Amino acid sequence: MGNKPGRPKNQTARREALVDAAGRAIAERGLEGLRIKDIAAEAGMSAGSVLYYYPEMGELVLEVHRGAVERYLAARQGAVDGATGAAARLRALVGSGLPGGSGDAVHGLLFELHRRADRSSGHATLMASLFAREVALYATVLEVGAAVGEFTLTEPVADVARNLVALEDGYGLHIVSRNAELTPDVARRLLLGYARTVTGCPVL
Amino acid sequence: MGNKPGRPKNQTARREALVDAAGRAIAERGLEGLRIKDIAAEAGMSAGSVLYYYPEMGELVLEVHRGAVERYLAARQGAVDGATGAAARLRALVGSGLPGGSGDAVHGLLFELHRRADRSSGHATLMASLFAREVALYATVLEVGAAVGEFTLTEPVADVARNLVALEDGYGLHIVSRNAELTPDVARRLLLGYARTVTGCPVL
DNA sequence: CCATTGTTTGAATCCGATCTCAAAGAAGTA
DNA sequence: TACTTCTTTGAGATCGGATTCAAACAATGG
Repeated sequence: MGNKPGRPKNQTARREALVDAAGRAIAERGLEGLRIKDIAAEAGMSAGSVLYYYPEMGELVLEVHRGAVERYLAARQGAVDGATGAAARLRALVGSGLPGGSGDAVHGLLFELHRRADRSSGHATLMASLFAREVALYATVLEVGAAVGEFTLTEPVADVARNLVALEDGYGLHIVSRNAELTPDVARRLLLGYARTVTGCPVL
Repeated sequence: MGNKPGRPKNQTARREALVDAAGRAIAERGLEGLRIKDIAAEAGMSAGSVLYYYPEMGELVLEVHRGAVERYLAARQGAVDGATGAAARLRALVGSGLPGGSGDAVHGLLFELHRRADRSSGHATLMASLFAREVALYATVLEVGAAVGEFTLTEPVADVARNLVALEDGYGLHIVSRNAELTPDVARRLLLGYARTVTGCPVL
């Protein structure tokens, strides 16, 4: 009855290793250049093992996307939590939402994965949920700031929050794409400029 | 001396047909799914001919990108020219900068091609130049509007223009990626909302 | 009409990557 | 230890697409 089968299944650990390896492979060579052998090499196992755990490559990529989204959101949440005061929290949020440069691994990976959204509904859902949760992050900071009196909003919070995330995405895209005019610093300045006018908070 | 060689070279026409066909193929199946045979079929010729004119596939794709950027900018310029009054021109510009839906062919193609920017400097240059020219378009409209007195800008024109383009890109990305919350209408409303606050022009 | 050069094609070939599978290995149980 | 089940591997088989190429074809100059 309570019989345990032969070998223990530590599939979860193995899968995690593969997702991790695939993430690195994608970041390096891009989705287009993703090869099973590369993932295997990156994970230190054979190509056959990759197929054993993920017969469908799309499933693995989707898992990578899920993980990247969660980690990214956690990092941003952490950035907010680490700051004190509405203005500082907003600055932290902006700072955590822009790529650090064209080589930024996290943003690069996310944009790469977002590419799948127009053809795979799984990726589309992830991308939409990421957007919604980022908006929620901004909305909270803005609302608290308004409640405390640090911010004076003239536009609906929901609108401002969405614009901030859209600005991040727009500028982020160009930064990752190596637009020389749009350095992270310039983008941050522009984003904070918008935040300033719309919150009426001069110290931003 | 002045001898003309045998057959006339109407390579240009042939190349244009191929660029056109490749554009359609990319729009349909995406860059990742781009196959020589598809381009050939789309252009009504054989696979060999494609190689004859474009031994290097990247060259063809770059040509597609060039064409798409030019046509897109021309269309936007046309949209501006077709409107009278600063506010109307700005609205026209915004309208021409957002995808009409997740199936928008032009924006879909452009975003698809922009993906190459992080690995191909040719595409990166094109993307950067597109951004700069879109900014210039907005800047002109804004400056004229300010000169005429329709707009009252509190921020530098260059900043506002860049933010508008970044918003377009950010929202455009999500629209093409089938984010259900971000319909073209919502995005336009948000963009115009920003334009209104920053120009002080209530009729936007 | 002949010669010359440009163009097109499709069949043969090559190439790289995925997929299949049988056999070996490892970890637990009885 | 014997047995069972899970896991891993690597060597082909297989697949799809790119590339080569020789031969056919077209247009023009002489």
